[in-house]
Amino acid sequence: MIAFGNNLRKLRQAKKLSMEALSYEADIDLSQVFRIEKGLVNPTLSTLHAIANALGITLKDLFDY
Amino acid sequence: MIAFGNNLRKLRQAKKLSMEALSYEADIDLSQVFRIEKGLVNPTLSTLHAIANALGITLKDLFDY
DNA sequence: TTATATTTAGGCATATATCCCTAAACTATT
DNA sequence: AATAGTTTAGGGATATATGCCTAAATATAA
Repeated sequence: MIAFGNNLRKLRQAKKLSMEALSYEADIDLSQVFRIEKGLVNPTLSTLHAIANALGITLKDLFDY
Repeated sequence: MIAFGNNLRKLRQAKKLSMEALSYEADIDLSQVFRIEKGLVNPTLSTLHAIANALGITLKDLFDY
């Protein structure tokens, strides 16, 4: 989970998005984006899907790390 | 979620595994495997990870559909 | 420094993922 | 047909993901 969070942060920053911008695009709460990147929670598939969409990538690429 | 479930079923059957065998290998309850394949639930990352491991594939490949 | 933006943190409430159980329905196999 | 294996179904209990909130800490900009 922490590995995924680290990768997500990298992807997000590569797109020059703030957590808030990502949370808005993905329609996910900012606090949740933070928790996911920190590996504090165990996100659900729907959340992962929303994040991938917001980043403009596929779920497959979200896990390409 | 239903698309993922359909893909999972395909992958599981390709490995000649019963739901019970997969549930045992992944240490996930059989009822949960059923629900995931049917798209009745929104699985968590840890569950997805366990399933991928049990199938002998990466998370990335679990979403290659 | 001062102000602005971003990240980090945590509490509370609600929804639901997961486990554990039983049992029925369906599908081979003999 | 009868037996065994597999899938489908649902109920109850528990843990936790998520949303919403406030606020502090850190980073960036002016």
